[in-house]
Amino acid sequence: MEQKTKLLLAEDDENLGLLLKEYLIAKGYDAELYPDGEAAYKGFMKEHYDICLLDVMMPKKDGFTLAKDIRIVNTDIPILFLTAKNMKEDVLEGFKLGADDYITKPFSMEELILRIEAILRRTLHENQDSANQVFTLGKFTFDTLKQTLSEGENVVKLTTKESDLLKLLCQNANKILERNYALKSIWIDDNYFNARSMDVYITKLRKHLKAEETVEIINVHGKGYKLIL
Amino acid sequence: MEQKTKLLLAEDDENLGLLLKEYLIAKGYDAELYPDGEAAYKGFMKEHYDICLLDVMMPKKDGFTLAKDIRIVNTDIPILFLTAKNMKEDVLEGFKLGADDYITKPFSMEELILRIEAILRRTLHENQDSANQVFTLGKFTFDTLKQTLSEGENVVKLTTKESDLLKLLCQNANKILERNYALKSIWIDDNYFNARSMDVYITKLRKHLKAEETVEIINVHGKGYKLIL
DNA sequence: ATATCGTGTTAAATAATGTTAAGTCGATAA
DNA sequence: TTATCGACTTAACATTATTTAACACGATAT
Repeated sequence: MEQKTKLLLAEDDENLGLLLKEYLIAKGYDAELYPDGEAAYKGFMKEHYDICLLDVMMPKKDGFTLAKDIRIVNTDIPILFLTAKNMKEDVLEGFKLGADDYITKPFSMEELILRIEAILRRTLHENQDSANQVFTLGKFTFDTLKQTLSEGENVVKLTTKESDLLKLLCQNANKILERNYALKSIWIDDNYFNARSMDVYITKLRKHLKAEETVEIINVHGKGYKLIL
Repeated sequence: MEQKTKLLLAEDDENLGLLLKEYLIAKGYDAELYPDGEAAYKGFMKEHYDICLLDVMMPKKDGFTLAKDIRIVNTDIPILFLTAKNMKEDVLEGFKLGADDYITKPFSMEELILRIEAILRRTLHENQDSANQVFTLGKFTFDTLKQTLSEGENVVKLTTKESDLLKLLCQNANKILERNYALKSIWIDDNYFNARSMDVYITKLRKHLKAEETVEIINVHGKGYKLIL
């Protein structure tokens, strides 16, 4: 079950604001609209948000000032500015404040969605990379750092190759992990013998995981493998 | 060996419609023009399309109603509205129906192309990420991710090609799945031998599904196959 | 009607993958 | 040093997926 992305929208033009809000909600975001910078700041301080869309020109508190205030309490949250014109200086100013992107009006809804998703992908990626990766595979827990597969008290130590391969599978869970990609990243060279070696490791991993029926490594003929969760 | 994007265009203004159609074809799309909402609906039900461009004001069936009807049978296909004026309320209404974008007349051809490509880029991404589709075929349940066809307790594993082909058939249920389209998307190349291979797989799928009489794969001579539900 | 083409079906051939065990190699401990 | 161990690779054989071939049948056009 996915958690909806919470989106703070600060826009004083009521028409545009409502339009954007409805569109973003229709697209599956949990969007909230604030009509000026101050209201937006209060809203930000009261609730958790995943990303901010700030109009630059707003009454009471402009977008840049708002961004500055937000950055004081949160250095990580992605900020995207909506600039009225193609004001290059303003854009530069925005980036200095730690903006992740900007979009100039008028823009298409599609373009906005694309940028939001691009930002989220980037930032989610960053968070995932630095975190010590632990995956949950049914009743098993797979720790990529310790190279262990545990089921409650029962801890099995995996070899380096087993762990590397399982990690790739986990990172591509429910998608195809292509043979060539896996071979190049783990075995460097994707020749026949390495491919056979990889097959042997698939067998080993299947044995390790066979106690959990909901988890399965299935072969996609001619393409690679899919880890089903 | 690119697969052309199939584009449904519903526009009652014949001048504009033909102009758009010709332009889109020149740009490499496989565009088909329908002069009113009813004709467009019939066209949609008969063939596979990748994206819909719907004029809002049309005789017989307006764009919103058409979108609503299309959404009943297909929740995923991208829809882009062509609105006559900047009617904010209409646009909002459109988004609630699951529109992906809108464009107000008059618009430039370049802008239209840009929006179409933006939508396709995003939706293609989504589809590849979580293509966890489950279809109900009479008493059978077909899981495209696990590649299984189950009837209660009884679970049959499908091979990759069986699953890929059945998935395409399901996505085009009750309409024609064109041979060339299927061949290009599964076998990449649509030569004679691959076509015969596909025939073999149609036979296999029919055997798998023969326990359910309400489900049937019928041949459309010279065109392709139709999965009847 | 009949020649031709597209399709249905089965079986054989080929290619990819599954599995087990033996072989290689380097690290480590006696 | 040499014996042993563990991780990985290579080999051998088993099984399965996919393609190709062969022949039967039905649709379409002349």
